[in-house]
Amino acid sequence: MSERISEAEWQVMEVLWHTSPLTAQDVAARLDDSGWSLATVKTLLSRLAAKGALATTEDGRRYLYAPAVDRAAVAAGESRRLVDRLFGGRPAPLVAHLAERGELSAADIAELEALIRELKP
Amino acid sequence: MSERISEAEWQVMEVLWHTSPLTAQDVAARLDDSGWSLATVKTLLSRLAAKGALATTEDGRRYLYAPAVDRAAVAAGESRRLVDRLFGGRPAPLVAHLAERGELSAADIAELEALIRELKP
DNA sequence: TTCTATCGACTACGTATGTAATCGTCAAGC
DNA sequence: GCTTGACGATTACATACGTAGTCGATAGAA
Repeated sequence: MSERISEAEWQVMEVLWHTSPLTAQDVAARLDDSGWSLATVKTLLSRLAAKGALATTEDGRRYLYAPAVDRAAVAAGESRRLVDRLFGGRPAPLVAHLAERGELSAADIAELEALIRELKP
Repeated sequence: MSERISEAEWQVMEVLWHTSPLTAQDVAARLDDSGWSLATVKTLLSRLAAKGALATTEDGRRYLYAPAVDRAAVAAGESRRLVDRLFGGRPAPLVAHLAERGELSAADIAELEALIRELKP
């Protein structure tokens, strides 16, 4: 476990976190807009399986792929890494940065506010 | 511009964002705990200069290195990428993840709260 | 003036990543 | 039965990254 998932691989994982299990064909079909060839998608699936991020079950002559890692856990780990690296572990500066660049919608702010209210007591 | 800065390179940039300009020796000295050889630090400095993240001025036979990119800008870009990739651009889930894993101190929460208060119209 | 320590430049090399082609095998259709 | 199309496995190859050694030039010490 705990192997990193690259950016291209992440897109493949997204498909399978959304719907699984799927065949390589199906995954590729759902990545239509990515511009990747089927071969590329297969390579990414293999690598993800090799690093334990995907589980495979045989279905006749092919595999069905399904996530073997929890999206939330991976996302949390990656978030943690970034916040540590960029902001010394403090998340507020990250939010401040996004805010400064007008990247936060009113809905985002409301969502954060609600979250903070929950966290406070 | 806009070349990515890798994780090892980031550590070098941190030194120079903190104090600059510095010679390669000085940078290496300040990265003492990294375990890198001087040669490694020099390689990282060269790569950073090549990708335009560092500016060099000649000082006799050696260079003085100084950041050529703004830390806040780079951090904002990286944050943006991560939040887009992991959370569809919404920062609240990121904060929620950190919170769930008990990664937020009371001070962090207070800081976020103050920030949100400011952001609200 | 000669030696030496140091500088940046160049080279090295293993692993990761993005992107894909090819190959051997087998199931299904004819 | 034979062919063909689809599988996963293997191989390919350029770029990036982490980590470092070597080399030619030169400034300074002796």
